[in-house]
Amino acid sequence: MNLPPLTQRFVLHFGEMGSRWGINRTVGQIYALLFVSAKPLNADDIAEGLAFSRSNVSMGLKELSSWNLVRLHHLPNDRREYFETPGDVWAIFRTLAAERRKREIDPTLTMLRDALMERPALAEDIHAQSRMKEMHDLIELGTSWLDDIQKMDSASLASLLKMGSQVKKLLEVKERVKKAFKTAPSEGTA
Amino acid sequence: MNLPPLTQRFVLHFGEMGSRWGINRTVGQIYALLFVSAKPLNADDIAEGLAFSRSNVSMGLKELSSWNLVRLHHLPNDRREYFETPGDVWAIFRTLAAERRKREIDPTLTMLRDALMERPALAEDIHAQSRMKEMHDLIELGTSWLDDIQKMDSASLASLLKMGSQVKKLLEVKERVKKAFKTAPSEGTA
DNA sequence: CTGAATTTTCATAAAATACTGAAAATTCAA
DNA sequence: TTGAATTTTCAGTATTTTATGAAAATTCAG
Repeated sequence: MNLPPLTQRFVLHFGEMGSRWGINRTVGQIYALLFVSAKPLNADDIAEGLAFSRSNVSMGLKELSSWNLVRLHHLPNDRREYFETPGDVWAIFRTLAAERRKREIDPTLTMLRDALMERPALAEDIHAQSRMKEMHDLIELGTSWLDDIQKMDSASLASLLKMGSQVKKLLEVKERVKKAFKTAPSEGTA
Repeated sequence: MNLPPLTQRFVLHFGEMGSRWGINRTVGQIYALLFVSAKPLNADDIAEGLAFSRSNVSMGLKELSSWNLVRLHHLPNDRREYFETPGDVWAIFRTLAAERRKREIDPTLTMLRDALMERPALAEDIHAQSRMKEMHDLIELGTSWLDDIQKMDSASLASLLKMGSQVKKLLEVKERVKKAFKTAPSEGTA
């Protein structure tokens, strides 16, 4: 591996974190390299930069494509394929959230929904089902929130996150105002 | 494995999803079994219910403990340890978020902060560093939001999620009101 | 204390996953 | 078409992870 020092650190870190993120070292490093690269890279660039076999890079890129995390480019008078990661980190975040949801949440939601349609016979299963309902409702709420979030542009998302729990107060104010208007327009200060 | 049908489906699903969640089958199944169980279970109950070796269960419980996902109980006149998962699914969610953050995000944040302190020599690293800055800021925003969220009680969290992107509108209204008051109290309707 | 009950550790076997080089497939300029 | 350039696949090997039984350690009633 022969990369500029900072780039190398970043790449190695992503490789090591890979296992915690549920991706393998190769894929993590390829992604990291593409992420910090100023220009798109072809598979040979990557194989050389990371000292991986060409076939390993091919597999890694395939994996990243399946996650929609890389984009394909063609340069004039060059048959090779060049890869890059989208520039907008918010877009990347959204993609990641959507893909993880598809793979890691939706199957569970489906399983839970199926399980909730049953009429359990045993007492144990009756309790189990009520627990599944709790989990189902929580996940459903979380995913519908994610759906909402997905539609927002980056700037709005940023301000939403910046607000954090202050939203709660805002919400309370809104409720109070609404109530005040409904009952008696002049009593909104109680 | 000899479990009631619904429970079994749930347990098997969690085992299979395990690999996608970054935990192994054993751990996933143990957690699932504890989650739907009406009462705390001891290690032998679990080993029998899931047909795992006793030592495997021990390892799995240790792993779950390190994630703060199980609680320990003692029954009168019984030396064995009984395990259960907290009942409040929101609390579970918070625990999970906190732990994942600690293991999967914080190390990256640290690495990025370190990298941002450097003064890169090469042009490539200068660009790389600016990309790292973008990633850093995004992650920082996300984690500070999570911090905020962690402090909220379940009911508030639920209403926050239910609002979803509506918050955006609320935010706009607030901005408009604020502006109106600052400049000219009578011109708030422009 | 003693020793039976219980839990944990650990070396190793088994299984799953990752990586490679070689070969096959694809693409496209000429 | 042909064939050189490029990408993909795949069988086999290497590595990592998971699961087990046996043994060690811990706990506590008597």
